[in-house]
Amino acid sequence: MNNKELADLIFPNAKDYTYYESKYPERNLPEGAIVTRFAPSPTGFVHIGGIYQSLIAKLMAKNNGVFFVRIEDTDQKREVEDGVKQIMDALKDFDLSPDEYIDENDVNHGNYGPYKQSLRKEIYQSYAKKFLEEGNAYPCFCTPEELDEIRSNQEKAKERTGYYGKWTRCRNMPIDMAAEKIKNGDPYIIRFRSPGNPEKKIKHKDVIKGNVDFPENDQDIVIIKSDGLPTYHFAHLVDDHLMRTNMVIRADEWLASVPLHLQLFYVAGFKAPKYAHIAPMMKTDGEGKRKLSKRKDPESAVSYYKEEGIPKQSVLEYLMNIANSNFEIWRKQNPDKSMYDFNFDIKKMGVSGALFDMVKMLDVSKNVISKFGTEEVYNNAYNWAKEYDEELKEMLDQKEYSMKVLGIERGNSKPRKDIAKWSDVKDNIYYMYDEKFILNEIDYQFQKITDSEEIKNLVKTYFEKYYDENDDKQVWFDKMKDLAQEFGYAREVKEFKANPEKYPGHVGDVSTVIRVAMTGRCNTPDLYEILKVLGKTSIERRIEKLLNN
RNA sequence: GGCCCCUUGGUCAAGCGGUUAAGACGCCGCCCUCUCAAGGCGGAAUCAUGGGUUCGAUUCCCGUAGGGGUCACCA
Repeated sequence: MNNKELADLIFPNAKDYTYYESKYPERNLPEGAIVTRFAPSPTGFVHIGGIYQSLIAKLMAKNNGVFFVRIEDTDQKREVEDGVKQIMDALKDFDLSPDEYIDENDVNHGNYGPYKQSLRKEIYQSYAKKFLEEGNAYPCFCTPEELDEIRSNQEKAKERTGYYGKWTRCRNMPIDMAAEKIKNGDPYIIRFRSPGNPEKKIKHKDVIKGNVDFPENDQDIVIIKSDGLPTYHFAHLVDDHLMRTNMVIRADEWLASVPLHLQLFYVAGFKAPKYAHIAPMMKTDGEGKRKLSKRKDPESAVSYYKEEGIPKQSVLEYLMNIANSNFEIWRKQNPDKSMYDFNFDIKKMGVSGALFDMVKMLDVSKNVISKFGTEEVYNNAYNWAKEYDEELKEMLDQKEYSMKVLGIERGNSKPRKDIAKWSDVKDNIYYMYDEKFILNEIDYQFQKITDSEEIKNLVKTYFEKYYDENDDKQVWFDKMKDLAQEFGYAREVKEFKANPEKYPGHVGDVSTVIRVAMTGRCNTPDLYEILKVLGKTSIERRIEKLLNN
């Protein structure tokens, strides 16, 4: 018996691989166009790193290229019910929808599918058959116990672990014996017959990491598992060849498999793609650091951002900062351009993992939100509240009033930057709502002037004698000074600072009394605007509440 | 442990043999007709370590230390 006959025995019905070669021809794209992909497993958890990778992929494919998603579900044990939907929804949420993909109903969009590995079983078998025929693969009958035994022998002998060279048991099994076992029904898997010699080095130039040299691979890795599905390595070879990927962008935990992958492409006679290995996002852990972890770090899940109400633009912009640190400078110069106009350079990506900095992200987010118009802020906050905060939703249901509240100091050249996430909104504005302010206990946070008679007199005098909602800002402020003067406080802060012994305080201290009386807190946006928005009725109710306190 | 990669302020980082070693976040101070958020100005704070090479090393080479990745019928 020869290799061809053995291949026929193992895969009697597999089509010749040339069928697929012509079915999925080279893509007809302009020179230099990048075909790349995001290849997640549907495990039910979408990691922020996946969004990061997809963003990079989308950026790379933006000039006539293709960005597709391929679902890697060859590990059926880890698969989750609506895993595919979760992935596609997350990409959509971040405006990273791929050009080609498979939807949750297994409908393929694109000519190079199926874009889901469990649907490609026959394709893998055709290529495994090719490997078998050419003597580049062989059936292996070793049991898990035998494999364990090999490993422990290797450990005892202090040699590299794995299935390679002299440690293999089935690599050199006579074909007839293998055929006999198969006919007997003995369980087996298919292994790659590696031609590598680890004494020799291979040179690899990674798009991100630069020159990395490795010893040649000599591991006879499994290519088809006992369930008939391929391992990652073999699926990568077949899929990325057939889908005509020319740049593989993936997490750098794969870097160590490059020698294997290059060897697989070489043995198959296919052109290998370029590889770009992205450093993971890290998190400090005690003394050291580690990758952002699904289990320990809530911010590793894309759902976290939605729940916290951090806008997608903020997340994306922050990720851009990590990817190319000069993005920040560009953004400052081009505040209104799309981030896809930025001249992204994948070669400038960091080679080692950056610590994920939530403080910085929130700062980015404040800037992003400060560019939103009032309506946009309102809509976003409202949509978030509908899902996550009933109380805020009730407040925002008063749309006309809420728009006024959210519009305070917004839409001008120096907009407020006090919202980093929609979950900040409630705390920022709740005191503007009578039903929150009047009906609840208030902890008036008076500062310098604390005598309650003085406070009541100031408030009464101010609203009876000075305040007029029709005043413009300058008049309003002059009146505040008049009030200060009437009560013996300095009209100007500077004046007070020059002669602190002459006055009990200054205008600022007086306006603080009014501010606290009206809002319960000592820090708020512009008091003038707040009083306008509050309106006469509301002000009166608040005065009453204070006087009776 | 083997193999591979990395090491500039608290963090993200420019830099690519000669620089007062950018910038951003954070922190501190001052300024801005009232308090904040901002904004403006200023400040503290960095080249892991030991050897080379060189007229000169943050930059090039070697060692050391520290960190990370990887060694499955998981991806």
